[in-house]
Amino acid sequence: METRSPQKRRLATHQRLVDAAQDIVTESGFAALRVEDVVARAKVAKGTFFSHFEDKDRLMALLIGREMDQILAQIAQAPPPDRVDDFAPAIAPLLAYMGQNRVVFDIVIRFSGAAAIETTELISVNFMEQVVLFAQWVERLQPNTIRDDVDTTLLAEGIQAFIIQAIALEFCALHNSVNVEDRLAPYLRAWLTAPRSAQ
Amino acid sequence: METRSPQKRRLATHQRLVDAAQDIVTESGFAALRVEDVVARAKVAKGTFFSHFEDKDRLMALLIGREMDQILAQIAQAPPPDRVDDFAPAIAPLLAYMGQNRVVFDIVIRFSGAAAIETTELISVNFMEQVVLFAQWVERLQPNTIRDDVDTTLLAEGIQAFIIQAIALEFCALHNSVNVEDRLAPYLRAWLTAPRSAQ
DNA sequence: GACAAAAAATGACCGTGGTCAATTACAAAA
DNA sequence: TTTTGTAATTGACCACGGTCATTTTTTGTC
Repeated sequence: METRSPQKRRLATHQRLVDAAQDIVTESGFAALRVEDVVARAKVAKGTFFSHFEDKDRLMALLIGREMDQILAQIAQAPPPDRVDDFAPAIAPLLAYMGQNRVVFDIVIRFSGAAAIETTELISVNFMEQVVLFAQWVERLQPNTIRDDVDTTLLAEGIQAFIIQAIALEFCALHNSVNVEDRLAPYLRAWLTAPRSAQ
Repeated sequence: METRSPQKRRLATHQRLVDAAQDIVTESGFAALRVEDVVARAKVAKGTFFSHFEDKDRLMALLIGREMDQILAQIAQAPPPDRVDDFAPAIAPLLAYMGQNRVVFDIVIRFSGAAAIETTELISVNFMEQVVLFAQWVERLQPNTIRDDVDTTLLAEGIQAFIIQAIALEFCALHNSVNVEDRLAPYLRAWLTAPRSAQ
């Protein structure tokens, strides 16, 4: 399998496309992102766009993934939560970003586990990094504050499941009075502490 | 607000559109569903389609919702699970249907909580019925087999969160060797039993 | 039955994502 | 420098979802 490294010109074009797209999103939001506008701003033909990105969604996934990486990095370098009830606030910036917009949320869902093998999918990688971080948080508080009867990775993935759940409900007409963070909190409390045995 | 009941003709047209769509889906799957084909088969103009359905997604949501209703009804009339480990198998048919296809899953996600107020959205209603059913299952096994320290509705909604999680991972290249049911099981075990206290 | 008003249906038209055969720019070999 | 194979780009074109002014059908009233 022979793979040549791309020419400088190609890299420059790629950068121009990404920059143009980012500008449009910053100015008018994801919903207003049009391929034709992107190529016009980047001064390239439409076909060029699709030689750089499989489809429009991949470009959006790239922009969203970059942003999520930054947000996650900031979360990771902040002090870790000391109690279960501090988890939701700690995650809040990520929640806010992913739930800002239907379009963004859909892309996140679509690419979150999409192709965990491809390291080119930033969102997918980001989700795996989230799991690692959450698992660290969990281990740090085990076994006193957090249950230790379940694999930490499973606990971390469960947190992700509840994050998605909480954001999805955000778009539900019935629940939009409560904010995402508060909606997430009860799930995490139940999931992570598991106070009393049933049996 | 004056709302006239529709003419017979309109109802007939609606039915023809739905039937045509269902036929196409049955023959070629959701991914192959094209509005132009639907209207051709139903012998109506394109504009008529959009006077009956806000967009193509609503039609798909209708078809999917109908099917999910049938599946859920069958699940509901089967004997309820007696142990936590029987939950995933009991839910399996629903898992299989929602995870059959990317297109289906995306529609389900999009409309699951979409507008819980509108009773016209079958999927949304179906999800609420799922919660009711799961809550019944949970209550039946409390407090011996299932934890009773958490609101049953929250437990039921949590099950939904894990269902989504398990199906989403189904589309992930890394995990597609394990089947959905087996992927769901460990989450449910941890979520519902919560065997030992940490504190 | 003739007429008016409302409901239903029509199809030409548009916007936008995506394709691909043809063209141009580049880099290494001669 | 010229040649030549390949990478990169181009833009006319297509597919398909969705719109809306216009036309046809139905219904209620006299």
